[in-house]
Amino acid sequence: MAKASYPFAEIEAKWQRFWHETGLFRCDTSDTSRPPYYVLTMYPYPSGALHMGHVICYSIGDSVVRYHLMRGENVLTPMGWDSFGLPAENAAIAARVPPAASAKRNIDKMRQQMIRAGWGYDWTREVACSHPGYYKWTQWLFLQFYKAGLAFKKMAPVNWCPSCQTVLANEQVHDSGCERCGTPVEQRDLEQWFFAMSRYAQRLLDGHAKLAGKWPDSVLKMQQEWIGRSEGARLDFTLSAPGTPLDGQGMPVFTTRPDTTYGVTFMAIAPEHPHVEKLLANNPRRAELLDVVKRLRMQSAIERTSEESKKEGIPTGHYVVNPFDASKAEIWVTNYALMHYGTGAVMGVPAHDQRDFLFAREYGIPIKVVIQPEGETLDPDTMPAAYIDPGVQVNSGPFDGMPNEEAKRAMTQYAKDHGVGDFTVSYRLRDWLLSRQRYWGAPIPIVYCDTCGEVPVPEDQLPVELPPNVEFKPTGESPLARCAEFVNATCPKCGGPARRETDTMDTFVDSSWYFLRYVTPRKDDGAFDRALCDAWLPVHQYVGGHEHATMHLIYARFFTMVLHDLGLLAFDEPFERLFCQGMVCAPAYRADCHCLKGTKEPVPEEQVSKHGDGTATRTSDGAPVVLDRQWLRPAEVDIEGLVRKSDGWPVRVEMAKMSKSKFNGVSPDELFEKSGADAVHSYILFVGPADQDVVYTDEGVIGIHRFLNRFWDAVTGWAERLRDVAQPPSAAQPSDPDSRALRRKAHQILKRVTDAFEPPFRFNTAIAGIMELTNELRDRAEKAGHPGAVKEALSLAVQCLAPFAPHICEELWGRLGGAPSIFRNPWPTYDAEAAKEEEIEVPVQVNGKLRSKVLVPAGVEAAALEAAALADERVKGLIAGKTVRRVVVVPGRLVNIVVG
RNA sequence: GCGAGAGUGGCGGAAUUGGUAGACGCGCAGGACUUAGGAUCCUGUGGGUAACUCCGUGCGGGUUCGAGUCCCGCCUCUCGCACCA
Repeated sequence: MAKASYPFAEIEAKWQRFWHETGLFRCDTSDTSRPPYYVLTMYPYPSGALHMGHVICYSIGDSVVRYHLMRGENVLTPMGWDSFGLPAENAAIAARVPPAASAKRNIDKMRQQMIRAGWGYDWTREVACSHPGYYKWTQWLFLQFYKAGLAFKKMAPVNWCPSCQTVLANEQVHDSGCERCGTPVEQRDLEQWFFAMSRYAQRLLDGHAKLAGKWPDSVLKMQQEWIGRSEGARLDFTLSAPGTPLDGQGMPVFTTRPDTTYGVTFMAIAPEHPHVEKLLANNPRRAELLDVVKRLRMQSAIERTSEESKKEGIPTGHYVVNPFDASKAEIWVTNYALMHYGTGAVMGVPAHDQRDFLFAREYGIPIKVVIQPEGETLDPDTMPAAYIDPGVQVNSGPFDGMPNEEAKRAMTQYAKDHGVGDFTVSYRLRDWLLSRQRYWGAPIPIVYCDTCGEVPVPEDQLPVELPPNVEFKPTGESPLARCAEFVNATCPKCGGPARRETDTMDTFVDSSWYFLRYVTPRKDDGAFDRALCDAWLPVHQYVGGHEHATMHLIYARFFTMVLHDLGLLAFDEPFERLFCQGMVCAPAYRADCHCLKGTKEPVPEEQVSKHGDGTATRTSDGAPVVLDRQWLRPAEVDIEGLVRKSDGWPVRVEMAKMSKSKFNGVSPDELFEKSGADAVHSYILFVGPADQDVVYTDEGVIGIHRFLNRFWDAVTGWAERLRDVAQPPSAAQPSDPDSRALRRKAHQILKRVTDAFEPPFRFNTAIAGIMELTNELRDRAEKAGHPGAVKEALSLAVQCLAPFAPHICEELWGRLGGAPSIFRNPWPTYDAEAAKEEEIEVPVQVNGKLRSKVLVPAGVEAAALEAAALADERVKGLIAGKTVRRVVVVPGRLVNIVVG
């Protein structure tokens, strides 16, 4: 008879119902009889469909949850929805469905998928950040920040996405483009809301000490770079700008190279620098120069990457005075000085900074060498590049002859002593721009009154609710601004007419505290319960993607620190341990073909004329042609010949993260249908280390499905026979070798699986081990003389597999006579004695090359092992007639005989 | 350019951290069975060779009795950051 698959659909439905009805994952946070364990997986954006990225993240989380349940811990395993945000609003604009309605529909759908997937969550704790019962507290938290002076409005040059019609945080700009739509970001001066995150730069850095070894190094490194601490000096130059109000004022700079201060030959300031206008006020070429400045400002984001560090600037005709030697240096407005770092003014030292060097060469600015390398003399006229390595001070007044490393300190000290500078630290981390000119987010709870000015909404008037009916066209202004009933308010202070703030908060604000809300999700007299949070957090294990290294994971840490400092929490790091899963990749097919510009009409390669300047035209009529990169559906590709079926043009294959636009995704639902949730979970954890990218293949899932079938057959085949058999007490070792071998393997694998749950998680080798144990059962169970040993091996195999393939194991556990739920039964105890090898095969090398193997009892003495090796027939033949120079014996490992 | 990580069979990946390279799975080949299934069950499977054996962890050196693992110098790929003074 053709062998049927085990009835996974039936079993999975049965146990999902059972877990739900018995409340397996419901957490009683007041139960202190068991140690708390909080497992958190990053809550998803409710796009409407699970993808494989969710599957890997939530399967990891689920395995950890189940393992810790088996360890007898009180496990908190919540799930919720990051349901505010631009995609929902854009969908609303396109489909004319209110975001709240589409969010609800998507959430309902994804919740069903998650339940079908069998992941264990405490659904009584579900939260959605777009629910007024949630964002009321997001607003409350904003007010706490506001009261503490950590939330404020300021005018600043900001990143503006012209397509999304909103500002973006620094963290949300990638490759000078909008993180969501890729549109090049523009710089605009706007008054916006910020959190004072830069004040926490050092704290965020210091906190890493606590996280070392518990968070992936890569994430800590990325954060460290993002925070960008650099030590240096503030030096106070003085403005010499006769005829302007600035004359005689100070102009401080930040530098990491105070040792080069005598080499300053110009001063570079950012085009956004507040002094620019004043410095040009009396300039005869004022209008012309201001135009250039304007252009430089526009450049900053867009052309920077394309024009690979082309230095540009204009002279202002004014000067600064060097605090060390009173020399004068002209002030230039340049595109490479950044307003948001340091002071926006950079001392130009062309001899010892490559950027300054390029700029100086471009504009004929003098170069002055102040550091000479050992045994060499730099010539300012001929040096091909800035000299940035160590050397000795020259042309540096009293510091001549001093090694420059020493001069850094000495010169800063000098500046400090003379009141013209100090030691200082600069950070790259900027304040968090949190306002968005969009509808679908938590309204910022502020009103503006003509008499009282900016007034926070009183806490008892929260939430400031989103009005349900607004026009959703993006105009650069929040849709809320056109909603009169929302905008018009009364001033909480004077009762007079006032206008509401119409910007909403970045969704990262919502996700910066959701882990606190889960502990008391329905609490209506506070955002969170301090005592319970102190008991349950920091989150014991957090699981999510790397992509949040410098966004969510910094923001959440910042929030937690602030709440700690405000006396609202006892802890200051939100996540004790972090695991970042890899991406799920699959082959994607790409055709690079020439198309008529503005259309998708392909032009055959031989009809394309390419011109030297990168443009191309169609040979026949000179119509412009552009290179178009198209991702193809697998059905469009002849995989064998790797050409596009329609026209036979070559196609490239590329491993890429699954995505809709690349047509290389698979639907988790379909996989659950075909192979079962257990097979999908186990597959995704088996295919490779969970923190590395995995390449998905159908065959792999089928392979695991086959394994689960074999596993099912192995256990059910014995279940009846062994129903009433007791397991052997570990002290009484069975006498027959097969029974002993089974016990040995079973306990070895138990250890391996147990260890796999210690970070870094190694689920792939754990599952491989369970396969080995299953193979061992196949080979030995029938021969084993001790039914107790067989039963023990089967039980251990089922328990070890349970965190990865929970449904099938729950069923098999019952069939072996265990009481449900398997997850309420304690994790088995490892028996080191049973796991010990009895005999081992020791390799014997002659001159480092493997020549033979000897079988010896485990734990054999070095001398006996050496004797056994030398007595080996093959070895004897190889060393006959030669001098044995040395014998290296590593007990239990190998013997190496060195002959000469 | 800077920072991090990775290069092992036809493929995904193992290897107790200096000690039998290729666990486990996929794929492939042969066989058994068949109610034709994404079957199942045996057997084999790094490469060369008839064989003894030899060669094999990106490349070139080195340390060592012994190197995938450590050191030096390269190459390639991936991911971050990218005029940060």
